Amino acid sequence: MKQKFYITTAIDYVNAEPHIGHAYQKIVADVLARWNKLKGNEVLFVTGTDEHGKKVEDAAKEAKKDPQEFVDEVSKKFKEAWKSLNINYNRFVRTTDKDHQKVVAEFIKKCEAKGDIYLGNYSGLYCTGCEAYYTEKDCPDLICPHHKRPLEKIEEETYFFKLSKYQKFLLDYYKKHPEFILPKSRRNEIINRVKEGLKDLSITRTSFDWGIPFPLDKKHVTYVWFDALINYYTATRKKGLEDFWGKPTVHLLGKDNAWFHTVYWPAMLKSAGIELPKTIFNHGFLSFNGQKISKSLGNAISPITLVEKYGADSVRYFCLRQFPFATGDDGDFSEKALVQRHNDELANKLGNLVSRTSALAEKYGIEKGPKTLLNQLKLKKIGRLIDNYELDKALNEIFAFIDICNEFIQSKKPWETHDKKVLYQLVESIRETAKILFSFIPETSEKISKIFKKDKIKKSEILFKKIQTS
RNA sequence: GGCUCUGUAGCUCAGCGGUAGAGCGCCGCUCUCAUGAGGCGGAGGUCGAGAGGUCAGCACUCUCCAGAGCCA
Repeated sequence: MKQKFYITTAIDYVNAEPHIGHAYQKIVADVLARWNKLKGNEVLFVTGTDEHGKKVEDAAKEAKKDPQEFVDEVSKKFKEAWKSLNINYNRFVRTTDKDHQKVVAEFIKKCEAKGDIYLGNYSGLYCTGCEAYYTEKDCPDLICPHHKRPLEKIEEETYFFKLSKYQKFLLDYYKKHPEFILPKSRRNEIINRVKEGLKDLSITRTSFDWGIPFPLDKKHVTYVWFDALINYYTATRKKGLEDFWGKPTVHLLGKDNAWFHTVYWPAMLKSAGIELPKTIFNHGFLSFNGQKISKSLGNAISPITLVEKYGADSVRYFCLRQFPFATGDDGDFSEKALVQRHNDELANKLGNLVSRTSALAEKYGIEKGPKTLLNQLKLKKIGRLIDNYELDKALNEIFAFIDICNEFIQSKKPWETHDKKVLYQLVESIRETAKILFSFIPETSEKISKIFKKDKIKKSEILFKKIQTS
């Protein structure tokens, strides 16, 4: 039966340029989107950029640019990076998009109608880096614990969202829907924190202009997080896409976004009378060659550079195979480890299998017969693993089958026997493997499918060139 | 300070009540269709430390040590 499947990534904040950490998440989302399409589901895959807030306004100022001009440039870089990695999204939401601004305004009005928005006063210590307030109790030294810079004392009139009202609702919801917060370790953390109590959320600012005008009061702009979260809903407010919302909707996010997406967002949706998504998945972070990725270390290498160096499929394969996404643990993107997997697994095992099989099939031809070899490709298990976000294990299973194919060819010696049925078994097995690999390494999968498309086969070009290690 | 997670072969990790596993690396043998690729075999671990319950623990309980995450 055809189902609808809606998947989103975080929308990236445009104060910095895309790096491999951003890319990792988009790659996983792309795999899940492609996989669901392969299963016959109707898929909506949305990514984008988060473009409002003081931090962006400041970054634009520093670059001596108009904010709009600045965000246009940076969001373009994200789009280019995703293109280089064959991230096949349906919509790229920018929070400066007209339709988003409209949806945000409507959303806020719904919350107001529910009686969840009120005007109050906020005085506190503000960190522009976090776009968040701290209390003196949290930071006795008046320094932001994340950005290590002085907090600004701010007192302003602000509108509040009655988050505190939703504590019980949230706790009940988490209990009833264990798949709402994944992985499980995050779920426990969030539950414990919500149990400690929730404060109402300040959702407007008056100290700067770069944001969506607050629909209830022109003097205020909407707090960037309140605006950004709504993007997921915005993307489904188009003709023909409405039904995607609330169906198996999955938000993929870094673990730093867990609180916003598992507490603010469901409370906001409940307030506005909108169905909640199925799963908020919070994955771990990547470091790069053993170092934390950061601007100041200058190691935030563009995904495009990595693709130019290693190829889109090798970067994708490495990210998917190396890190246990499902556990939410951190991982290290090491170029050395990437090269090793590229050489050993993609070139020597997969590439070489395609090469030797196509060469033999060209020489001796193939003839239809039983497909006993193919039975050893555990498609059901692989499907279950992907649905469970265990992409590393799924790839492991697929490559175990590639090993089986290499053992098969070795024991059957078709170069001696010229057995066309043996070659048929191999060709069929590779055809199926290519299909299942399409979600992971689409470029290569398409190349392989093309080589073995017809029964008249020609020796293939080299799929993965070896990378020399020094 | 509170809550959670992790600690298994040189490296990355799987196993989670019944005589220690995989991949990579290393060593040896071997085929020749293929990208000097492939295949076969081998060395290598008192499963962080200690205690407890069990006929039986790497797996369960407790304490400790080390590392990580979330919160205060």
